[in-house]
Amino acid sequence: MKKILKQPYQQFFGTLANQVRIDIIEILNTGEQNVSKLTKQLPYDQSTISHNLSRLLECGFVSVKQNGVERVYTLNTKTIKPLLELMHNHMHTYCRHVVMKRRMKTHGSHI
Amino acid sequence: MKKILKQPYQQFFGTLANQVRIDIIEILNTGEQNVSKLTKQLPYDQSTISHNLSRLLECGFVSVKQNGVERVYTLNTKTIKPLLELMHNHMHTYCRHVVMKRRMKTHGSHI
DNA sequence: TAGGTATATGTTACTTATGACATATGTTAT
DNA sequence: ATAACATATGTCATAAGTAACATATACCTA
Repeated sequence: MKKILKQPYQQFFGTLANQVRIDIIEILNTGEQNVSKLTKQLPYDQSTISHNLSRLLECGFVSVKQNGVERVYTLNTKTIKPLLELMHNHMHTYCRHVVMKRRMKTHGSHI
Repeated sequence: MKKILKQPYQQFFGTLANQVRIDIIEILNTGEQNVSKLTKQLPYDQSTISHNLSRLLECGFVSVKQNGVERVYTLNTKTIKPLLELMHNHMHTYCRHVVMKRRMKTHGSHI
C-alpha cells in the first residue's frame, strides 16, 4: 500500500521536531549504524527506533542498506548538515533565551 | 514575560511544521503585514493568527514593530529563505518516489 | 527444517498541539 | 473619558502525535 504524504512542510519539518528522531540523527552523524546498535545507545524500545527510522527514511533523511541480517542506516548528510548548521546559527542569533540542552547519552556528536 | 524553554529542535522545527504558520510565512514572504491584513487573507480566526504569530516571534522567524494602532510583522528572510530553499531542494531530490515498505536486497540508495 | 537473531509492523493508552471562541488589553481620536 | 478599532490572551474540546507493548516477518546457521 502506498503511503499518502502529508503536506511537504509538515512532512519535512514535522519529522525533525521529535526527540527520538533527533537522537537518531545525532548518532548517525558520527557514522552509519544498524538498528541494534542504535537501540543500545538510546533509551527507547527497538520498535520505537524502528518506527522512527522508518519515518526518517520516508523523508529521505537517512538511507538504508541490507548487510546480512542487519540493516545499516546512513545519514543523508547532504541535507542534514547544512540544515542543522542553519538551525544552530539561527538559534544562536535569535533565540539565545532557549537553552541548548543535549539528551544524548554518548559523547562526541558535533551536529 | 518569560518564555517557555523547550528543546531547541522542537522549538525550531515544530514551529515550521504547522499549516497556519506556514501560510503566514508565505504571505509575509511577499512583504510585511499587520495582523488584520493577514487575517483577511487566511481562513483562520484573528486569535489563531495572533497566537501563531506569537510563536513565530518567539522563535525569531518574524519580527514586529508597532505602527500606531497596528503591529506590523516582518519575516526573518535571512533564516527563512535559505531554509525553505534547502527544504524544496531536498523534497525534490529525495521525496518524489514510493516508499520502500519491505526489506529488499538493495545496496543502499536514498529510500 | 528448526531455532535464534535482527528488524518491522499493528495497536493502543497517553500526551501534546491545534484552532475556535470568548474576552481582555492596548492604541488613537474625539 | 469614552468610543472604536487592532491585537493579544485564556480556555477548552478534540485532533494529531508519541512511545511502549505485543507480535509478525525476514535472514542466518546448524
